Amino acid sequence: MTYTPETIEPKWQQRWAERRTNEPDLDRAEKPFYNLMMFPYPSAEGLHVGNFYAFTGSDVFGRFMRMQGHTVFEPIGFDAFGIHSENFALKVGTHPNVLIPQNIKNFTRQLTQLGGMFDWKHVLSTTDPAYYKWTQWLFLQLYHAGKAYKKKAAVNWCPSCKTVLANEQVINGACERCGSQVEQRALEQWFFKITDYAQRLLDNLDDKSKMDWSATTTTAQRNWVGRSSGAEVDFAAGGETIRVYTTRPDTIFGATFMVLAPEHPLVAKLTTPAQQSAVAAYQQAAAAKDVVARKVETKDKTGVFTGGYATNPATGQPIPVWIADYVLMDYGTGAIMAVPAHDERDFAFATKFHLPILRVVASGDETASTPITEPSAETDGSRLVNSGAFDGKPVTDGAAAIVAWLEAKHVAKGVIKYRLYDWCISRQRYWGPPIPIIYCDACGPVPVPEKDLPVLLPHIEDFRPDDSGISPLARHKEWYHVACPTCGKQGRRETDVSDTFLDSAWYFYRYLGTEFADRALDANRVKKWLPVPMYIGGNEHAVLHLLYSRFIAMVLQERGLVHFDEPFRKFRAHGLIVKDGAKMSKSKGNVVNPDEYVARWGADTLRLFLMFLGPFEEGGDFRDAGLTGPRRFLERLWDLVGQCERRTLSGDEIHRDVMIKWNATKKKVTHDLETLGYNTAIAALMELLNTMRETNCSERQIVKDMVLMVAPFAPHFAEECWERLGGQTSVFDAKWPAWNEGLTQDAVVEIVVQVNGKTRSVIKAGRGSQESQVLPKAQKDDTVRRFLDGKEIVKVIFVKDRLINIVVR
RNA sequence: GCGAACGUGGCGAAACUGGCAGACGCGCAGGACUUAGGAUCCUGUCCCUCACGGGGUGCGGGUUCGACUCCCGCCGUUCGCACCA
Repeated sequence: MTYTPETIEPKWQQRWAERRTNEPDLDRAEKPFYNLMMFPYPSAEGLHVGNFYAFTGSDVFGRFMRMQGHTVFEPIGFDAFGIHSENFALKVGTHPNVLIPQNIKNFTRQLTQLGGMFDWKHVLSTTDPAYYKWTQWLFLQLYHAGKAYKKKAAVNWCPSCKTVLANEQVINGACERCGSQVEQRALEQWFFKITDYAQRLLDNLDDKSKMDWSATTTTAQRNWVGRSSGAEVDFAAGGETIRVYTTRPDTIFGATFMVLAPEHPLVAKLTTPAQQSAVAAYQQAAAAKDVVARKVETKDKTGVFTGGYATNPATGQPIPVWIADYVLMDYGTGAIMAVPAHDERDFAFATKFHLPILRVVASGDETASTPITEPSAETDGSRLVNSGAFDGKPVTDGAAAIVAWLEAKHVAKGVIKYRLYDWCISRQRYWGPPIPIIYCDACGPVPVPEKDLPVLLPHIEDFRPDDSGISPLARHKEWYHVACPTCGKQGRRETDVSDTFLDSAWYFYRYLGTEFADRALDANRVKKWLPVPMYIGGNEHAVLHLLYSRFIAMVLQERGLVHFDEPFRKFRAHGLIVKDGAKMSKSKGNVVNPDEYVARWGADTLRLFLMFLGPFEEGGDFRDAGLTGPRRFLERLWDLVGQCERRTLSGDEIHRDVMIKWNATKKKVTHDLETLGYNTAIAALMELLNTMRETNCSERQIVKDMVLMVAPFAPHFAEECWERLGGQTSVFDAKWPAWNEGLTQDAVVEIVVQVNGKTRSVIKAGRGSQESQVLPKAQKDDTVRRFLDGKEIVKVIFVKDRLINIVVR
């Protein structure tokens, strides 16, 4: 009988569905384990091999946990709203209402073929009114918590996608989706106050009891929140006060000029008549440049003198006030004190415009008068100079002393700042959940009552956005005209929809209660299953999605809806699958579609191959040639199952080497699966198979264990083998093999014998032998003797069960 | 520019807290079985050397009886962030 995945795989997929193998009882599970993977965006191209890789890696873990005796809930769904889908719909000229169901159907087919342990009973799509009803409800939760507000804001506008982008969606000044240069526009937008949680979002990252995340991810989050501590200092300028933020208050004596952002409100007041036209021209030029150009275009400094002066509160000296676009209005206070001696940008500016540069920090043999040739921001081991009473103080102490001194004079206070911005969730687009707000001339903005949810997204044909900057929904009076829920007068619906990231910030709650039409999340199930013990997904979401989900959990906790503030106890990012060293992308035409590989090799072989490619958290290069190895392995194991002994041999009948290998493999595979070391787990299974073949062993118990251990990787294959071996239930309801610790190592070990650190021989000795037993044996070894001959033994290093190193002279 | 990760055969990669470098797999070479082989099985496969032996984990140094592993300095690749005061 030969191995035929093309018949075996559909057979088991059908059985799993019929027998509801993968649909745990969410209310009665005793050892619940929520195995979460990031749900896909159902693109028209279908699942690519990178998705396949990610889902397989997560599925292997889920299946392993199940065999360990947990009741595993492994849901899947579709993140189907958003610009991505909408843009594709626009491109092909088909309505997303038509397109998305087709894509979901295709994805469902592919996900089924992959053999994932998905609970299809709880599948969801964010575009389903039964889902987004609760996304709207979530918006209202934030609204009632005072965490949602509206403001007119300069926003990133993508002229090609015709929508507002979050700062996070602007990459180097370009739209992350289409690559167009982003412009600045002022629009009324809904924001979530994520900044209220900045410190908590940081603190929890260090709380091991709440979060076990890989360091790269936590670092990315930490950088994103961007905490800095410094001081706000007031500089008097005429009758006005210019407030600056600085992280280096210790250098204030070196502040020889000030720079304001061109948009700074005080610019007009400070500008002297003589400078007016120059300043106005500069402001205009800066406004014309979009946010991005200012940030990216060039690091060459430009600027204009306002003609005004401010007083340095430390020195009492007047210093000129300039404007320049390297100072950004939206960070700090939009104004800086410039310390050219110790800041690279200020130095460049001062050099270009011939402004004074005064050293206030010296290190090593530098003195107060050592000229500055390049700016230095060194603090360690440096001391203050040219700083009045603070001269000679180490910089670190000096900072605190200077802040205290300025605070006493009421011109400064220590502050903590974060780079994190509030989350703009408004989108002037069609393909998203309408934001559930009604504007009433009499009552102002009124939240849609919960009983009126969902606010259905109407089917409109003209969903194309235009340059007006308003949502396509704003062209449909029949939809947005609605009675005010409070006073009954004619009101107007909010015509913006919400950001896709809001859909995905809470989907893992909804999985647990898709069958409930009357509540977003079910309290008992939330209590039982959450927080998520293992979340696996892509690093591209290391910042945004994960940060937003964390924020939402914090708000839900405060609302008393959940019992935790960190939704993902453990997060692991899988690596990236590349093709010929390059990232797969449509434009490069190197996207690998898994379908043809499933058809040719079977899903199990593809799964095994992908997991064997390299460390799961590092990804790898997809090469067709590699599939033969895993396929051969399955075929050989298949044959072994066929040749398997009828009876179970007693321990004594099994070859000692096989016995050891068998137990050692069980231990290693178990450990490797726990730590996502899939590639080495597979290698260990291959080794065991090789040992079996070399020793002509087909012992039933061992073969059974091999089938069990390969099951997470090759589920259909394992089910079929298990059935051939007489298994009555699903192999995934069988118990994960246990091992005998005493038999994982041989009683006789090989000990390396070195002379002066070079390996000369290997001798056998009983496990646990002492140096006194091993040394004489080593000295008797022929080869070793040659190297010891006529030499004096200076020292012997003995590492138990491993090595003996004889140092001679 | 800043931050992080990484650098091991022809290729993907192993190597637990410093202890036989190259497990496992691909590929390649030779052989067996075959009308045939792009199927299967067996053997070999880091480099130099007939051998004894020597060299070898990006490059240069250091610590150590012993370094892929730790430390210092370069070079290179990848990924984040990027005028954040």
